[in-house]
Amino acid sequence: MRVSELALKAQVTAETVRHYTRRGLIRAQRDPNNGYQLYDDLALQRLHFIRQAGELGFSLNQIEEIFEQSDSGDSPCPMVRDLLQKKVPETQLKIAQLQKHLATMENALAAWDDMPDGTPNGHSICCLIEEWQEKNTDRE
Amino acid sequence: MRVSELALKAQVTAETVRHYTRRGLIRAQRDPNNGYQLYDDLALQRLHFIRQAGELGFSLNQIEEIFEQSDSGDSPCPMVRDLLQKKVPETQLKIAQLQKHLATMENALAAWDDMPDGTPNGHSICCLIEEWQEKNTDRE
DNA sequence: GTAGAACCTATGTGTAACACATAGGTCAAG
DNA sequence: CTTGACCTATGTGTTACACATAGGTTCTAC
Repeated sequence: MRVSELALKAQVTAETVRHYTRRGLIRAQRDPNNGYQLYDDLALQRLHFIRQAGELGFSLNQIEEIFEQSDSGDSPCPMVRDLLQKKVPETQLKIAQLQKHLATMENALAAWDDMPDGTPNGHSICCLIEEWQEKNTDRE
Repeated sequence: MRVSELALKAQVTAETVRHYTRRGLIRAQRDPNNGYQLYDDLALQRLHFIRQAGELGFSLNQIEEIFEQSDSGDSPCPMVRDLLQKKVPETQLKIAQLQKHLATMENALAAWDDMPDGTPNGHSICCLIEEWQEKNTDRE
């Protein structure tokens, strides 16, 4: 199949397919008549894998490494496990930070209902964010 | 104060200070003798604000808009409120996604303990991620 | 049979928020 | 007067694509 067909099957853009092809993450044959890229089902499998891994937070570089391991006959599993083990605490940290920011934003919005809708007073850029600053001067 | 001093006070790199200066987010005077950038306390305040807003998920472009509002004498508060109101659901979505991925990763790692450490079998790129694919073929 | 639509190619540029490298000017201390 | 620490401007690299350009190909309709 050609670029667009593969892209459609994998629910990505044709650009993305070309991008992965250029990076060597998926392989294509050339149609000798017109130079078009031709893909097979393996390419589709790989494309799916790339997307899945990407959703898990792996970079294309890491995915490339996984493929290299796999293509050279070694099991990429131990490597993936290591990567996952590093990624778990990172993800937990991100979640915690986002939750903190979410709480801050919700508090700010709630507090706002009690405030006059900020005519500028000259020494404040934005009451909301600076309010937040005052409450958070002692952390990290 | 000069670049490094400001950077130190704000706990960022000198590059970051220069970057913000180039983008026009903070302002500096030129030392007429040597062309060095000289900053005052307002710059420090702004730098703090930028960092705080950035942590809340605002882009530099948005921060720029906030400053423009503020500098032109209008209160940026209503705008910030609008931005926050849009950002709250986005953040909630991000958190939910991260939690899903986290669960996936933890499940995968747990499941792994029961698996033989993946000698490659030729038709599997990585047992872990593909295992996950099978379980998730029906969503989004 | 040919015009146009829809497809393909390669290359280059833009995005966000800096980090880093280069080449060179400035300044205080020894 | 040299060394080292600071400063300058400019350009490049990062990530994962999206988009634009210029041009070749294939399909379809008239």
